[in-house]
Amino acid sequence: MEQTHRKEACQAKLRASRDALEVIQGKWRIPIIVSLTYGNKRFGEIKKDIEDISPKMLSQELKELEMNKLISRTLYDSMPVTVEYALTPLGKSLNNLLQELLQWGIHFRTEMTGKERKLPEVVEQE
Amino acid sequence: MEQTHRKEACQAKLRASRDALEVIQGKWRIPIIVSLTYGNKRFGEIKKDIEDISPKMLSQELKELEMNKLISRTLYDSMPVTVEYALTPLGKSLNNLLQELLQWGIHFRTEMTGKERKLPEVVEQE
DNA sequence: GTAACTAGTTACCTATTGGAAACCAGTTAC
DNA sequence: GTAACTGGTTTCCAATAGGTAACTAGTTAC
Repeated sequence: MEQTHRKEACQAKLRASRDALEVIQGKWRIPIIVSLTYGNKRFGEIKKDIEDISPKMLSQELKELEMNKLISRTLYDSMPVTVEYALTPLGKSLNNLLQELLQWGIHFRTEMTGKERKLPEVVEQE
Repeated sequence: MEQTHRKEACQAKLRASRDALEVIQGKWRIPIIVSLTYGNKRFGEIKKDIEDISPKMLSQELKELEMNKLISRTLYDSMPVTVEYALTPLGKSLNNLLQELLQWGIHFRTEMTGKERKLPEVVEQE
């Protein structure tokens, strides 16, 4: 009985985690979203924030994020055409998740560089 | 001045996000960790939880997670040799992040399917 | 004319990820 | 002996992710 509940709860969480991962996975999507939490930005501005992203990947990932309704794309018919990217409400709903991710990233780095610093490859065992 | 602070804060967050992503990225690592939040498990038990993972990928990702000290591997010298995987304190420190990820995964699915829970695999679209 | 700015696109290539199937080794049961 | 259980490894292949560099197109400035 208890086992069955645990099993079902575990399966439900596995499904939820994979749903979320499908959308935010990859090297660039989270960084793009982080960049946009600091205000609406143009293509070139995001590119400047994330120094090592290529225009190809930025373009590709912006499209994916737009398709999944996490960001919006607005074209302004100004003299040199400008395009503004912004987080949608759904994109903004990632806020708590991002907070935890960033916090954990910092935590992980301190754990790895601070305490018991060992050689990267050598894991003592057996 | 204010711009400079924003810029610096944004860069710091970008670094933190990429630190975190490096460790937990990929199709299988989060699911493996989710599985282990439901108790220490053996190789075959994790494999049963995550139905579509191949032994090759499971083995490979368990090694990666162990190298990054998110999980521990204990060998028991029982009759048929058993191996137990468990979350380390560092692995358990992912708890809040996981909570938010799962919650967002559910939120995203309801948003996309029209506020209605549907069958796990079949997502109607197009 | 050229150069530089806007925002991308395209083609080509490599590297990583992931999957299928077979295999290995030790132990227990029959 | 064979089969089945434990926990993997190995090989070979396909698909995807990602990188580099060149190119497009419209406008402004010189």
